[in-house]
Amino acid sequence: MNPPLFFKCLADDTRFQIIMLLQHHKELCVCDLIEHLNLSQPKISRHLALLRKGELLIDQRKGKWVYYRINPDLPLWCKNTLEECLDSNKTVLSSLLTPLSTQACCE
Amino acid sequence: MNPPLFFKCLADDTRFQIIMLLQHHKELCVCDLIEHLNLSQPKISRHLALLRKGELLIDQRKGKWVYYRINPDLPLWCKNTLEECLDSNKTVLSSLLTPLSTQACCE
DNA sequence: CTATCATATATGGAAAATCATATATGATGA
DNA sequence: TCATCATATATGATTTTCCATATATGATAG
Repeated sequence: MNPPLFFKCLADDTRFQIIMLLQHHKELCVCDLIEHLNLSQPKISRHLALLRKGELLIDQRKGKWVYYRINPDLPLWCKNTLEECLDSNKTVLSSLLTPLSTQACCE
Repeated sequence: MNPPLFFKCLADDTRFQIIMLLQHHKELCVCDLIEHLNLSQPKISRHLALLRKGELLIDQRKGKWVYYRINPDLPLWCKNTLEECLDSNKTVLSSLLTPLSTQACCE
């Protein structure tokens, strides 16, 4: 994993929020992300493609929905960076959780 | 410290190399960086300005030379991220050290 | 002391490259 | 068919880079 490339994936608000959400929820489908972040589907899809290409995320289709997770094969230093960052910036995450933590957009 | 902004500072090869060098050497002047990285002076100066603006670096003039250091007041999670990253990517650093580890460009 | 020069560094402006977003379209599964 | 998700294209915004020039300091000459 090339460090500047890894950091570039985290250097955008939308992508950083996606990562924080997936760090907390372990797994979310695209429509979950759309609702949590309140952004357009193509916009999120583009950022997901970038994170996939950077190998920060992996995707898995389950029927109609595509689920994303943090790549479990990330180098340890990357995982540690994400965890350290999440622990120290919980306010970012909590502002994303409030709107619809109770309901899912799909089941 | 806003995480995406912090990561953006590290999301460029030149800036990442500058940070790795300063993480290792503690303090370097601009001409040291020019020689280590073998890049033009205005290019390095521009990236240094960006890192200063992002508060990753602080500068200190000593006579004719300007010395840069990692900002000692960075939040802990930022310092830890830098350290973790340096420890796990020593090959990046060592490729920058070989050319002129013995001589300084200024005294 | 003052003028001049050399060196180190920063910055303005412009061109080139990269990135983010929106719109439209395509593909896949139910 | 409809719903979900991805991708292609166009466009505007931002970033990076280079060149030229400006500023700051130190040294030297007069």
